[in-house]
Amino acid sequence: MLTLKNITESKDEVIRRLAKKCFNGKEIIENVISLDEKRRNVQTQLDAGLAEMNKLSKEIGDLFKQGKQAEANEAKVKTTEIKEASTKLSDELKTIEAELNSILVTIPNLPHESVPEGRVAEDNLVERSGGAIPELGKDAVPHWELAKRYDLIDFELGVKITGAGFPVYKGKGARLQRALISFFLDSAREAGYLEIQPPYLVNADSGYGTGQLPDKEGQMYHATADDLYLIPTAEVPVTNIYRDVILNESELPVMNTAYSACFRREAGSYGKDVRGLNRLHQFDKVEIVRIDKPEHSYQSLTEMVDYVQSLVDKLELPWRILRLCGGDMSFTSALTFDFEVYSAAQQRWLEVSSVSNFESYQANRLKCRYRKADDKKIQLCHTLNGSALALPRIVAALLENNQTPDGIRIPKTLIPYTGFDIID
RNA sequence: GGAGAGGUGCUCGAGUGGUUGAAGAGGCACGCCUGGAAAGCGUGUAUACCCCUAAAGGGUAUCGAGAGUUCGAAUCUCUUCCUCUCCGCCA
Repeated sequence: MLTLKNITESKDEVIRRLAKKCFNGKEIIENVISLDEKRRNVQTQLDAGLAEMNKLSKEIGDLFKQGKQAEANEAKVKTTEIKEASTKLSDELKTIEAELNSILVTIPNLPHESVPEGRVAEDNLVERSGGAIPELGKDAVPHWELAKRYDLIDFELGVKITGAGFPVYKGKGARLQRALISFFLDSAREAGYLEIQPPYLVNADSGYGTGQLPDKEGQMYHATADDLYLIPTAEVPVTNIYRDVILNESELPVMNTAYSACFRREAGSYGKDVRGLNRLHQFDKVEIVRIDKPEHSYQSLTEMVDYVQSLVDKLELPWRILRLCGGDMSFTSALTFDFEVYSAAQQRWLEVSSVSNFESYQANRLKCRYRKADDKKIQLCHTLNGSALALPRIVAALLENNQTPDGIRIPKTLIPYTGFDIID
């Protein structure tokens, strides 16, 4: 969430920038500011009362020690009044703070100045693109048919075992998954990221830390018996490593990578969007996460985007990078680049990665801070993450784009990992 | 799941009602000492919020979390979470 300091110190700018995210913040920001004034006022009064109490308590203690019982008892009477007032003020403070917090979590992050105006996906800017879109013959088929033809992925079997959106990968289909995961992790490590194997279940605190809770609770599978949540992305456990942590400036940027299975309930979805591998309840993804200092975070974002680009290039997939417009960005992001690869048989672009800088929005909730080297002051870190990459749609594009009469060709980079060069 | 022990600052560790934000030790930082280093000596070493702010300064809260008793709680009571040990189960 946004910091109170940011809101109160640059109210007009905050309102202006929120507008780009199609968020009318005028009224809500005014409300925050007046609540904050009230909060400070109440705390000042409360603190004064408590200070008086502490003073009196010490005096009473001294009086008892000196055996002056009568005077001590007299002083006790005075405390009752102060105590009552303090209790009232304290309750008031808690109410105000809770209200303030509940409002703050409804305000989205401010978009970066470079975010284009726009409301919907069509308003996103194509930043750049690469790779050649293959010319497939008339008999080209979508990946779900290829998966069946070569017995790579069994969607119906997944339905039997679990339900829709939980495919079973078999044979070369399973080996391709494993190859991609290894390739992505090895590449990330070579690029300087520390490999992490996180838990797949997280507690509620972690859910709040990265912002899945409370508003997006429905997106996550909830293991109610133990009150744990299945992770929708490795971002959640990996970023939460740094919850309530004060890093040294010299440790930044932190660069972590993790593979995990990801679980998403994805309530509203329909039609061709959900065919085959396009949208699943369980899928595999390698994530990259960075924690950085503010003045370097956009450099980090650029490096992350370039890194993801190197992956799709190595996989020989046609790709494009979108700079998301204000209206299409996620709630928490300040700047997001989406990667799409072209799925030649479906004749559509598929999102395979989303690389974002959250600036201090997520860090504020996480309380992830760092100590500056020069003046030792503590301030919020910036957090960033990106998929590098999500497997299902990469697999869809690989299968479709590389289909030939003889079988499905495996890109050169992947062959050492798969152990085969063609699926036939 | 059953039984027991325990959660204190960067770490270890003392502390069973009153100048304890917290002894002591270690670590770390800076300074002195040294030709250099070690040892030694000295100083410092939490976070959040509020007031005041140019700076300095002052206040409040925090000893897993929450509630209670009390003029006063790290210390007493209750609730809760977590960790460890033994048993059971088990990849």
